[in-house]
Amino acid sequence: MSIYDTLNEVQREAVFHTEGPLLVLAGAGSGKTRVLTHRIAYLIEEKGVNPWNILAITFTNKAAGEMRERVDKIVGFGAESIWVSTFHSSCVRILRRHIESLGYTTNFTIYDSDDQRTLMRQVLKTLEIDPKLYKDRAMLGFISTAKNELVTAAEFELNAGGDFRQKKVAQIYKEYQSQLKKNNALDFDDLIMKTVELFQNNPEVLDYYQERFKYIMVDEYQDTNTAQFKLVSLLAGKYRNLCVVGDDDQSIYKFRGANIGNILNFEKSYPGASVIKLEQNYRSSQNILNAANEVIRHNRGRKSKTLWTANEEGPLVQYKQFETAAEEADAIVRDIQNSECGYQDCAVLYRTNAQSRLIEEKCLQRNVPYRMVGGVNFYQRKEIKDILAYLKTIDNGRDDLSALRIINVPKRGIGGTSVGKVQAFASEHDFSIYDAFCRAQAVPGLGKAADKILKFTALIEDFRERIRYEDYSIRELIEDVLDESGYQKELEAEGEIEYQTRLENIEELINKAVSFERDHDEGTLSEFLEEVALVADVDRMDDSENRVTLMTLHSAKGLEFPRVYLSGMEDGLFPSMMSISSDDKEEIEEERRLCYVGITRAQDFLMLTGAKQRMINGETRYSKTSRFVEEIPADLLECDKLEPRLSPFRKSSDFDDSDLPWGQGGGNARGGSSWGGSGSGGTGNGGGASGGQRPTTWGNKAAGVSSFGPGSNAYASKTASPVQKPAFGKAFTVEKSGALDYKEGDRVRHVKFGEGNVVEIKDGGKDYEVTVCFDKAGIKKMFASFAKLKPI
DNA sequence: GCTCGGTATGTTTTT
DNA sequence: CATACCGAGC
Repeated sequence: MSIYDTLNEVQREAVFHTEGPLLVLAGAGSGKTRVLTHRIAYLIEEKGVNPWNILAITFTNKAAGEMRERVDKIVGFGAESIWVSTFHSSCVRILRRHIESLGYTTNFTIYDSDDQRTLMRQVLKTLEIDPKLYKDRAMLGFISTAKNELVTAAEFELNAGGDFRQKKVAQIYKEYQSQLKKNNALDFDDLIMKTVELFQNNPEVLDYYQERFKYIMVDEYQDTNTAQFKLVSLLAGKYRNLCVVGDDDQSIYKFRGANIGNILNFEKSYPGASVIKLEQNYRSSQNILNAANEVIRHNRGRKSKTLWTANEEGPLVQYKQFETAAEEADAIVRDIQNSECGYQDCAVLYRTNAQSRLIEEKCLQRNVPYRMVGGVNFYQRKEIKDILAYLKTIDNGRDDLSALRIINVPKRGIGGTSVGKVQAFASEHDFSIYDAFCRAQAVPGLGKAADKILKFTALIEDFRERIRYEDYSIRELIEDVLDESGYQKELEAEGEIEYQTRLENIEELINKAVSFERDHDEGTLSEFLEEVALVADVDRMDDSENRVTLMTLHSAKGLEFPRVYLSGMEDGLFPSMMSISSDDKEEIEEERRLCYVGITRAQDFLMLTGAKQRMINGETRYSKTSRFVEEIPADLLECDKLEPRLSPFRKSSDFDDSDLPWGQGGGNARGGSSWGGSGSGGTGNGGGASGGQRPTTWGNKAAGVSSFGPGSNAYASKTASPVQKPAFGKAFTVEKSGALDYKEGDRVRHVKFGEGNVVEIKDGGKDYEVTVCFDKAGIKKMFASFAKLKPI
């Protein structure tokens, strides 16, 4: 019996087809990752292909990591020399070796969207263009689209013809590009485009990689854009052993330049290509899959295929409409609490990030631990960006943006006027900003500021000196930067709670650095920064902890959950207003595919929800049920309007409804303690908790993968509730700390609530129950193992 | 040079 | 609703 016997017939066919171009149309949940990994194993073990000659490309680092892991398991020998990575990191890897031929140096910086905006504003300023007429984001949009289509600034200008505005945009593109180059920086789109450029200008480099990657596999092929298509074509141009896997029905990144034609026309681009369809779904119940098929059936222009499953029928898909979005959110959270599933088995999906706020709020109110993917990226938080700007400046003296960001952070008394003078000086002499800082003495009219600036550059130079020593770790560097720059001091002055949160975030960055250095023996600072620049939110999602997952439909692609809630099923929201009013009907089809992706994330249970009214942009919007819901035939849907009072979900344990419009208090099954999770006014009185305090109080708003749980007392409910059900053997266990290092009457510090006095400690069997009176946050009860209280 | 408060402004989705 | 930018006052 070989490993290939576990595959179905079609999957096996795809695995055994190793030579020449191959398109695998893999429906949702049809085991495409299995096919890819087994195919790699087959190439190596049965076909004698050198692992070194294999390249597998995915879209997210998480997907790459998963694939790597699975490949390592089934490939006995040489798995580590297979390239398994994303488009972006593959390109970075190649560019780090060869970019000098394009006029950059190998320690180039990667700009994220924030950096891009900052740079764009600067571009508009230098060109003296009115930013009201030419919006930075719109301009970046044009440029991104152009780069995805491999259109250079010069070509853009040619295409503009006599169009005044287009000519202006071309000018902006050109200037933007030259400033990037001056900063030795690339934006995301450049990574792909420059690699293509590199290959086109240097046949010998291309030849090297063609020889190297004799076998190429691309996952999620439906989401490739023109630049990525070109890149793959170039690499596969010599041996044509290209296997692409994708599902045209799951193409949801058109707005990012994805060209669905890449997959639809694969056979045209690669004459003689074989096509294999994977149509058996192993993931979802029949009812869920049927609903998905019905929805997607309404799209035209797709490759015909019908997904089927041998799984059991399962419960009907549910649809519930609520009066308000708040009721919707509340019902979802309550339903999760009352389900048989562990929290980690549940996901709440939504169209826009803004919708997460209400769900978050309800989770906090009801003590349901969650993890939010998306929103504001971890690496976009102020303190993280500040530290990274230090690291970037130390690493790459040409990155003006970073230097400008930190020149006066923490405050050094170097204001805009002085910086302006330096900038003028720099551009006049063609220095980088940092180099100009170093020559502050020569800058006219600086006065006392010059000394302050030189102090700053001395600090940076000192760090540059230090990183030359081998045993000086990035961790030490970050800690020293924090300390010696005075950054930490300034944070401390910001106030207790703010300080704690920010410091925690920085600590997370340090952890990241530590694990980076553990994994990479010779890891350089540049490599660390690049890894950091390329991680997306989904990449950071670890599923180890028992939390509900909150994320956008886009981030959910590629994932699966036993229990899925698709919220905000309203016309105007999903499908979005933009797509409805657009005369391009492709747009609504893309939304429909997104809906299809959402439905097919669910394994056993799926609930669609919507609200009649919802606050959007400060004003209440009324909408009717999403057309996508209407597209599901009635016999597949258990459809009802939920009347809150009669909710079948409701259980006595959940009566804590003082915050709801129809609130009626009711028995509190938790024995009269509020468990403080929500509201500043938590005074340990049963129904009275929930001051409606906003989640932002916990500093989670700006979180990339934000979550709460250990470290905040809100984790408790499921374990504490007397009506707790066994959660599928995955019950969340609490570890009782052996002994506490504080006692009643002691003063302690909590990461979020600040300082306070311990009022009471009770041994609750599994864990200690600690009551603390915080100076600012009031009285809170919490489990010792989660609260992480520190004596002071 | 810095901080605060006012007003104007804008919205999918993300590697 | 929430951020971003600008000008007044310290």
